[in-house]
Amino acid sequence: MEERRISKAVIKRLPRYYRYLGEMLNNGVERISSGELSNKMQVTASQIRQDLNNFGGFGQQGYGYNVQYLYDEIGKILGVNTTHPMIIIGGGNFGHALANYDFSKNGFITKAIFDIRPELAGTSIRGIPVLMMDELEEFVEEEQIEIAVLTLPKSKVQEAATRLAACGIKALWNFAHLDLDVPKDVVVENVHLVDSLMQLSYRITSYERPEEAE
Amino acid sequence: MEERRISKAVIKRLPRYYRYLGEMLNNGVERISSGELSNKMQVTASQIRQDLNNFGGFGQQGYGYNVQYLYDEIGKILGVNTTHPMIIIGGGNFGHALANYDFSKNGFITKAIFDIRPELAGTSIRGIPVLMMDELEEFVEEEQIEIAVLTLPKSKVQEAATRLAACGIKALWNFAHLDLDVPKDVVVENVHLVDSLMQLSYRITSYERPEEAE
DNA sequence: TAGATTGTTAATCGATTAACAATC
DNA sequence: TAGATTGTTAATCGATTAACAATC
Repeated sequence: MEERRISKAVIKRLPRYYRYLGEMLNNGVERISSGELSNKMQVTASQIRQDLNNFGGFGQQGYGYNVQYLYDEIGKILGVNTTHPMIIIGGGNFGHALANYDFSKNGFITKAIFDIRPELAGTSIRGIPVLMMDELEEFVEEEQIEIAVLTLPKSKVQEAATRLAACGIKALWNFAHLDLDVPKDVVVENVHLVDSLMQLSYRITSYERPEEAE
Repeated sequence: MEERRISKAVIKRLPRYYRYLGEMLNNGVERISSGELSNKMQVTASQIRQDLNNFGGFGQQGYGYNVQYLYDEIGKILGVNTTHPMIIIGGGNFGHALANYDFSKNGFITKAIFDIRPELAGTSIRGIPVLMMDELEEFVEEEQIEIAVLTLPKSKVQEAATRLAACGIKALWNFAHLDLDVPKDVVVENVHLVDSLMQLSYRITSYERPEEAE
């Protein structure tokens, strides 16, 4: 009940902490202070401590943080300590590439790929079956799918999102360049590649302001 | 010289404005007020006006904004009014998918895909030639490539980034799950898919804080 | 114990929102 | 002109950084 709302800025930094801690673990590092981590990651030690203390006191005065413990706790915060059944909607280039990428190390298990092209029925990618869209609702419910990855054409994605929301999906990972309209209990995380590329473009561009109208 | 530094938060919103304005143009909308745009986009009218006024006064009191003009100006700010020669480094699933995606509408022209697998030499994707990595430097310089898309394995991406920086690339669009170390005049825009998925995961997870040590 | 480093409060900085005079 | 809506200043809110007492 005393739960503060954690800001988006904090959440965005957690996966990066997690990655750095994972690398340290691999290198056999046992403890780390906020100061050392600060140097490695180019963020302030103060920010690291503030961020972590949103969730609990994971360190020890005079010692710092135990890498394994902190790694595990951040994993729990991010929910990557449990498995998340996932499906990919849209078996085009992007859906295909994502199906081939193995997210299972972090608990994301791709259970099926959905498409509308009949010629893909019965095929599979990396052992993941390609199913037809008319099997969607039944599959989501039976397999208790939590996450749907949306890699459909812009024109078809809203309909798919609505269907998924209706059969109880928890989250949509949306790769279509479009803002989805779904009930507010469905989480939407957007990957807008074009937006990302435009931000890059901005940074290599020098804009000349138009002449003032006199 | 009176140039203020524009914050990242503002830049991040520009592509979204651009997208909404583009849709309005397609729908034949000629003018829009910050208030109307605010409703459509779910941001405050005040924020829209502040954001735009970082770059100039694009509107007119009592009238609002001309959609075409504002669209064009934001396009210039983002640098999507000119062409940006681009290459993809790494012809795996992801590189392949990105090669098939057409970013040319916004000025990003994929000139080549680079790989190390000899069997891919001489092949092409959507008319884009696959070249070998030993041709990299010459190609970048001759074709005046501005942007390199990095879709290589984690273990190889830093070396490629260093080579690209050395031959004058302006920006790296990095899909590898790794922070790159490059000279500070080279722009790096990261697409960390795993981080994005973890942020999604966070939002469907409820973390239980560990028991306080007594 | 002395030294180190956290957890946490206070200070600062920056971004968002509100308000309104300027002006089309 | 009257009404609408911007551009911009001021107020608020939130996030980051600094400081330091608590404590291992």
